[in-house]
Amino acid sequence: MLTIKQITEDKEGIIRKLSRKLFDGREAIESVISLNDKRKTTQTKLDNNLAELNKISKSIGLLMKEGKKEEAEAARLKVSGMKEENKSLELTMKEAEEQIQAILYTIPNIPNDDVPDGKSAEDNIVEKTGGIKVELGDDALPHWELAKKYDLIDFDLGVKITGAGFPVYKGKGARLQRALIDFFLDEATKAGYTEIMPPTVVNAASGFGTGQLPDKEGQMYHCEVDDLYLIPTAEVPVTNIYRDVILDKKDLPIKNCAYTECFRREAGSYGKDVRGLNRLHEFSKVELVRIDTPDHSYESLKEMLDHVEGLVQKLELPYRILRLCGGDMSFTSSICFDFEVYSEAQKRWLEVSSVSNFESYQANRLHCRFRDENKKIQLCHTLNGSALALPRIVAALLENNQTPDGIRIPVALQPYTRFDMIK
RNA sequence: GGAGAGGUGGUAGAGUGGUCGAUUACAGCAGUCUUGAAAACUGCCGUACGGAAACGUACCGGGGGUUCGAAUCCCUCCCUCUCCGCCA
Repeated sequence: MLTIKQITEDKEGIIRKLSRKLFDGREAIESVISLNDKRKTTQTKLDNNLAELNKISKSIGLLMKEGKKEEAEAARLKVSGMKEENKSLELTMKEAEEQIQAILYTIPNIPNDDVPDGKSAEDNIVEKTGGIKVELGDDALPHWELAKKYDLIDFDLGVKITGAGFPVYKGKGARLQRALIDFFLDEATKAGYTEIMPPTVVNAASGFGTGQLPDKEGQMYHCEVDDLYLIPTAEVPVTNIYRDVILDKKDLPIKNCAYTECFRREAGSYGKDVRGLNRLHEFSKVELVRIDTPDHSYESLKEMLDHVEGLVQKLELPYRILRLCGGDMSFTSSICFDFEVYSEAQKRWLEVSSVSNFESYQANRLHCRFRDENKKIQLCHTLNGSALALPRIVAALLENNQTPDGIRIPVALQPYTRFDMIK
């Protein structure tokens, strides 16, 4: 969330920037400022009262020690009236703080200046296009047909044992999954990321830390008996490693990567876009998470983008990079780039990665800070990006590489699959 | 699931009603000494909010209570550890 400092220091600027995210923040911002003023005056008053009270209490202690009982008794009486007032001041403080907090949760992150204006996905800017699209005949099959033909993925079996959106990978299909995970982790490790294997179930505090709660409660699977959540992305556990932590500047940037299963309820999204592997309730993903200083986080972002681009290139997939416009960006990101690969048989671009810089928005919620060279404590910047999400990569690989003789495996992946064709 | 122990500053570990925001040790930082390092010695060494600052206030797992005064007493919730049972 935004800090009160950010809001009070540049009220009009924040309101204007928020409007680029299609968020009318005037009312919220005004409320935060006035509630904060109220909080401050209340605190000053309360602090003074408490200081007075503490002083008297101390003097009572001393008087008792010296055996001056009557004087102590007199001081004691003096104090009783003040306590009522403090109670109500405390209540006012607490209410104001809670209200501020509640409002701050509803205000999205402000977009970076490099984010283009726009209302929806239509307005995203194609930053770059790469790779070579293949020409397939009219008889080209979509991946769900190919999966059946070569017995790679069984969607019906998934329905039987769990439900829709939980496919069962078999034989070379399963092997392909494992190969991709291994490939992505190896590439990340080579690029200097530390591999993490976190829990895939988290507590509510972690959900709040990265911002899934309270906004997107309905998107996560919730184990109510234990009040735990299945993670929608490794971002949640991996970023929460740094919750309530003060890092040292020399330890930054922190570069972590993690493979996990990801679980998403995807409530309310049904229809043609969800066919096959396009949208699942459980899928595999390798995620990059970075914690950095404000003055270096955009270099980190650039490195992450280059890394992800390298992956789709090695997989020989036609791709494009989108610079998301203000209206299409997520609640918490400051700037975001999507990677899409072209799925030849479906004639569609499929999103396979989303790389974002959250600047200090997430760090503020997480209380993730660092000590700079002057020993001053500042908020970190957090970044993350998929590298990569498997299902749509698999969809594109299967579709784009289909031949009359079977499905070709990209060279870079062959050491991992240990087969070069799916027949 | 049953029984017990415990949650204090980066770590270890004191502290059971009155200069305790907290003894001490270690780690860390700065300095003295040294050719340099180590050792030894000296000083510094939590966070948040308010304040221009001096300084004030809050925080000893969370919340509530008793009291003029709580890390210390009471209630409640949470968490961790150990043993037993069950189990990969």
